Formats: sequence, C-alpha cells, structure tokens
Amino acid sequence: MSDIYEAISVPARRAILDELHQRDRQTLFEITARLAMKHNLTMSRQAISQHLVVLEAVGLISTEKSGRYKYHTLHTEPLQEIVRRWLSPRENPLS
Amino acid sequence: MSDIYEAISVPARRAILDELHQRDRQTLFEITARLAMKHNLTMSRQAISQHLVVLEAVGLISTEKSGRYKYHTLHTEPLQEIVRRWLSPRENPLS
DNA sequence: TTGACAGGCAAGCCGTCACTTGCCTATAAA
DNA sequence: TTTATAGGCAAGTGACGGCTTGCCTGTCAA
Repeated sequence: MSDIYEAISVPARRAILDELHQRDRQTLFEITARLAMKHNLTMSRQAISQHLVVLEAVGLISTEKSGRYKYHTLHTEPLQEIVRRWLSPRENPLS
Repeated sequence: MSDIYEAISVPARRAILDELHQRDRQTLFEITARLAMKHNLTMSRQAISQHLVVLEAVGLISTEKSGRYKYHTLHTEPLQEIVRRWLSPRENPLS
C-alpha cells in the first residue's frame, strides 16, 4: 500500500520516530503520553495506533508482544534507500 | 506550506529527482518527455510543472531562466536532514 | 470472576492535494 | 508581424488518507 516516503511524510509519524529514537521499546500508551508531553502533540490513542501500523508496514518499526503489552522498536535501515538513491558518494556512507 | 518529506512522498516527484540526478539542467519539456520515455510516467505538462514548483519551494531543485527556457537543477542538501535526524553516527556521514 | 487496563476493528467525516482543462504571457523563428 | 514554442495562472474534480468515535477482544490484578 504505502512506502517509506509516504510513511515519513506525516508530522505525527515523524514525531513517533523521534520519540522511539530517544527511547526504544515503548508501548502505545507510553508513546501517546510522551508525544503529548514533549512534542505538544495531542492525538487520540487510535490515531497513533494507526500511525504505528503504517510505520511497521514499511519496516520502520518492529513490534513485540508480551502479555497485554506491545513494545515498539525503531529500525532506520529502510531510510538508507534515500541516501543510496540521491546523495553523492562523498556524502553517502553506503558507497 | 509543504516540507521535504511531503515533497518526496509523491512517486512522480521522486521520478523527477531521479531524472535530474541522471542529467542536470533540464527544461520542463525535456523532463516531461524523458519521464514518459524512461520512467513510463505519462502526465500532463502542467502536472509536472506543479511538481517542480513544490520541489523548488523546499529547496530540492533550483531554476535558472534563459530566454524562453527555464533550466532545473537538483540539490540534495535538504535530504541530509533525514540522515542527521535518524541515522546513527556510524551510518551518518555528517557526524 | 469481576473490573481495570492495553490494544484492535470498523465505519464515517472532512480536508488536502494530485491532476486535468482552458486560457493567457513571453520569447524566438519564419 | 505572424506563428510556433516554452511556460504560467486559475479553477474544478475526484480520491485518498488522517482523525474521530463507538464498540469489541484479551490480559492481569483484586
């Protein structure tokens, strides 16, 4: 359905990535609370849950269930496509 | 209005960046023709023109008028924000 | 076993935006 | 001075997607 580019095109989803970049393995509720606190981003739990689905679908986060908790972890590898695609060799760590 | 992330979220705009990455200083007509040829992307001239406006607004391309021609040039520097923001120091050429 | 808590499913609303279409401006060649 | 060429402006349409709302499932503690 969607790709990395669409995934990171929404400010709310970038904020989620920022949040997970600071602290990994967070639950939906933790993410929701911390976004409201530190990023001044007040959204319904459902909205954020749907964003997490999108981010996982494109491989930017992975999830791990444990009891009634579901932990989310950041994965930035997919972003390297952008680097590989347009950045010159000098500024491209992958070449 | 829009930012780099929205700018590259549209396949047609990424194709334009790819095209300018291969060959710089192209006019609107050249870009339109080459997208149709090599990228199998047939769109109206107007559509592509509007995409170019967006790309220029976020600094991903610059333009230079000469007579009745307007040349477009790629600038990838804005994309480095993505690298700086989420990629770890080891895979980050800017740190 | 009942209630609180973490999360998911599904439908609906609404705004944004990509794309088209029609017409206009400006440069350059015939 | 026409006519073709390169590009821009503006309005309209249609669809996709972000967000909300309401309800449901599953896990754990009291």
